[in-house]
Amino acid sequence: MEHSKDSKLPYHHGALRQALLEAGDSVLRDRGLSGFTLRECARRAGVSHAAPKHHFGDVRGFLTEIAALGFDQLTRQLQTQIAIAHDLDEEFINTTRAYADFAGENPEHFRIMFRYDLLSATSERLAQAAGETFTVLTNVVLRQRGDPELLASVYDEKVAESVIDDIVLSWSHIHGFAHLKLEQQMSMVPAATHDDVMVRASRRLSRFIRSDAGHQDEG
Amino acid sequence: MEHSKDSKLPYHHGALRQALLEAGDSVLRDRGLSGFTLRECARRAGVSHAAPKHHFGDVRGFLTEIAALGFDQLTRQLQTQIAIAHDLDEEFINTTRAYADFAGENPEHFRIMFRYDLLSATSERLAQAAGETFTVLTNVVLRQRGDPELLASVYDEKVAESVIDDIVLSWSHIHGFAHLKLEQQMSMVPAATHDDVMVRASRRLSRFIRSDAGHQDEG
DNA sequence: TGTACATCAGTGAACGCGCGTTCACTGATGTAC
DNA sequence: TGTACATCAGTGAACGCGCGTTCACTGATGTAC
Repeated sequence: MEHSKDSKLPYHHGALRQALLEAGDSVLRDRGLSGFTLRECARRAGVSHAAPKHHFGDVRGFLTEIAALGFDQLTRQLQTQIAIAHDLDEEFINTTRAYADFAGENPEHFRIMFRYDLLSATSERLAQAAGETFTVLTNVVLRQRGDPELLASVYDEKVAESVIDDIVLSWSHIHGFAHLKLEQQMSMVPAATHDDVMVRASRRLSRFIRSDAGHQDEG
Repeated sequence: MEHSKDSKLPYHHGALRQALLEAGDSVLRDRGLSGFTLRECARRAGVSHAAPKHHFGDVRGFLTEIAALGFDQLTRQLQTQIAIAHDLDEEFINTTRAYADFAGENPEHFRIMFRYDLLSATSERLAQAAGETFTVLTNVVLRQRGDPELLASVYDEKVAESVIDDIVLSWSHIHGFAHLKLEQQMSMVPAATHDDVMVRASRRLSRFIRSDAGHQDEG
């Protein structure tokens, strides 16, 4: 792995996969999805343009891995903000904020993560990563309800219908807020007050879920 | 405008702008956004590839007009479903369903409408169209609250903070549900039951908004 | 009713560009014996 | 410890392709007088 002269690069990169992923991130950040090409990623990784083939196959495979890494990071950021909350109100608010912040700080990643048509539908890796984000969000809802948390993935455990309802209600809120804000659809409110509005909305919703936990369908 | 021989097309198209927009729709439908090019649209409209320049300038201008038409159609579909509702529960549910149905039936349009980075930020036409959709949604919320409806655009009238909160809560829910469903993120629930879940979630949310209208910030 | 002229919509050839893919190759690594 | 061989990662030239843009042009329309 070591090369004898500093001026001479080794024939094999050694960690090209990782280097390509970092190159991919940088391409997305300053050229966007439409500027994302295998050749540009290879160029930034300092490697010939045919090299990425060995690691990702095609653009779809590459993007799928990038989306999975995005979910990994979102999961970590959610967990961090959830961990420092002092009560259930704050936990729900922090979750919404962390989700929206992730979108705002990584707009192209966020967009790609939710572009089903661009990703590999059969990727086990992606399903796993997205599943973990979803499990974290589910546990936020379960704690609001006072229900026991999931130990495994939400896909391996059976949950009651009213839990599903609360998850959809919560995730729609969290995701919808982040997405609308990212795509500049909240221009009726000054940007400086977006967080205040979100805090009030999230607090009301979390309290409603707590007060209405185990609701019956009243038709 | 009439041409003397059936076998000979007139030099001027006569309604090329409209024809290009329809061609654009069809390109989006079967090639997606990444297959959307001025040349392909011109081809389908039966016109030389330089012709679209005269009508839309560049791709961004073209997409901006398509997005605006998408908002126009979404506004109409929302209005139709709102009009046939018998009560406030049903009105809110119909709104959520119409919004999600629009996304499901026009996935590429929906995606483009919420891709701020691809559209012309200065387009008066687009701002107008999106503003009308937003006004319709705002009036749904105002009716839930028992408040008088807006007569003009929401941008021209002053609304109370608690109204803003209810709008963000409602639109986030409506938009988040539609977007997550479109991008296949609701796989924890069988697709056949998505509507049932949405109905329960929307009904609960609309009742909550009605019961909590004019809420104070309880800190 | 006719003529002249400006304006506009659309043509079609040419341009340079960057893309993904293919292919024969080469350098490095690991393993069998 | 040494040798042979298979495998794999990366090279670099070549391919065909479709794109947006430019440009000199032409056909049609509308308006002034």
